[in-house]
Amino acid sequence: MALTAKGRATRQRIIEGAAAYLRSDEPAGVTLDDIRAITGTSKGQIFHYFPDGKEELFLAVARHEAGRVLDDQQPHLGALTSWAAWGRWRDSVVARYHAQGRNCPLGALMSQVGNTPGATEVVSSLLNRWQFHVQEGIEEMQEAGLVRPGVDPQKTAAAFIAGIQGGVQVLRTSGSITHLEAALDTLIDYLKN
Amino acid sequence: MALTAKGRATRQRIIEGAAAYLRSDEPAGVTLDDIRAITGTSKGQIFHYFPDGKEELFLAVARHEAGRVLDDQQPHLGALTSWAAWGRWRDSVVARYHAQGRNCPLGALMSQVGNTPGATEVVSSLLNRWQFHVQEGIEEMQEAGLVRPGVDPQKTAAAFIAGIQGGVQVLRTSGSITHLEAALDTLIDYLKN
DNA sequence: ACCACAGTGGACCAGTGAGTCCAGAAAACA
DNA sequence: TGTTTTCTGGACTCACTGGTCCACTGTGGT
Repeated sequence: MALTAKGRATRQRIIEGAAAYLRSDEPAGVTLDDIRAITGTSKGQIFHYFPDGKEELFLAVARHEAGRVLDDQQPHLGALTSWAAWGRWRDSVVARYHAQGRNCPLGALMSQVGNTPGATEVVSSLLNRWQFHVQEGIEEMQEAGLVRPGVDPQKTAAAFIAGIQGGVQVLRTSGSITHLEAALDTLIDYLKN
Repeated sequence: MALTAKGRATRQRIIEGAAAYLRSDEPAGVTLDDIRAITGTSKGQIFHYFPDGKEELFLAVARHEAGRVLDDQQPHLGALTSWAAWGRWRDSVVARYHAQGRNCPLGALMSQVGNTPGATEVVSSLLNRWQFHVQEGIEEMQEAGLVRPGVDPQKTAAAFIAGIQGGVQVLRTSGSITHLEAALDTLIDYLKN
């Protein structure tokens, strides 16, 4: 499929329009027709740019959103080299999900597209990169003598990822952000002790 | 709606059949017709026992499954009064979800029924009870002098819930149970330190 | 025995949503 | 300018699914 400049623009418009839609208001089911209406496109265009239909489109949107997740945590996530930096990172995560509220674009995508290999790959890749940043942060803190050597960086980073994911999930279902805060605060406290 | 013994049995058969179906194999979308076929019932019966249709039925199944979640952790969850008890509880949680694998009946239900008030109520109620048991365990350990007084029982219990939820979610998408283990181990370690 | 009501089966309906198809407009390119 | 390819619009098909309806059967009470 050779794309001209116009074609690329349209394709991008579809992805970003769909992403914005998911971010603003997460209906139970997102249909191709919703996306078509919102992005001002036609059925023909959607299937022209995403020949495999819904799954391919949703996966593209998911990749787009996955990129944002880590970007929104920068530059803090990439430089967890002091307790102050950890605090700023913690705040940025809380702020991000507080702003997002109950609408979780990635979550919505996942529940639509199901457990296809492509979908799990997108999420796994995101979680891996995320965890790796945290792990690096812990290791740097250890090297600086700010975290005791007994802490297992990889395992603790995994606990962070789990805590954040669970906190976000509780936020999605109950609307309360306290669990996310509790998870982050408790684990940072664990590092400090 | 007055139910005879036969009626009650049929209703229960529908709920348990649906629950078993979700537990054994979690398809992307569960239809009423699937449930009808599996439970050997007819459309008429389903709407006779669940006049509000799909949502009412799924909510009933969700409540049924939510009950199992805590039951499966007993008696450990109810008596977190020693480090050995905490270890047994940790193992029972890991074993339960390891056995369940990627199929999360409650998760499947939630992604189908969406964010209706009834659905959030079922999950919130489950999470609250769960968290309360953990909080009680922490408080008892503090009273026994086994956990330092500086630990905030409520907040730490919330972190446990978040960590478990996130660990299960990672298990669902990636198939790996390490995050769940990491979350539990790290938080228990936090209590011990 | 009778009757009222619960239980059961399944045909049927209507809305919906993914995906197809093709005709025509707009670019790219020679 | 002509032609080939990409882009766009929208009508249409087709399958599926939740839900309705109603006739028929079983059962418990009097």
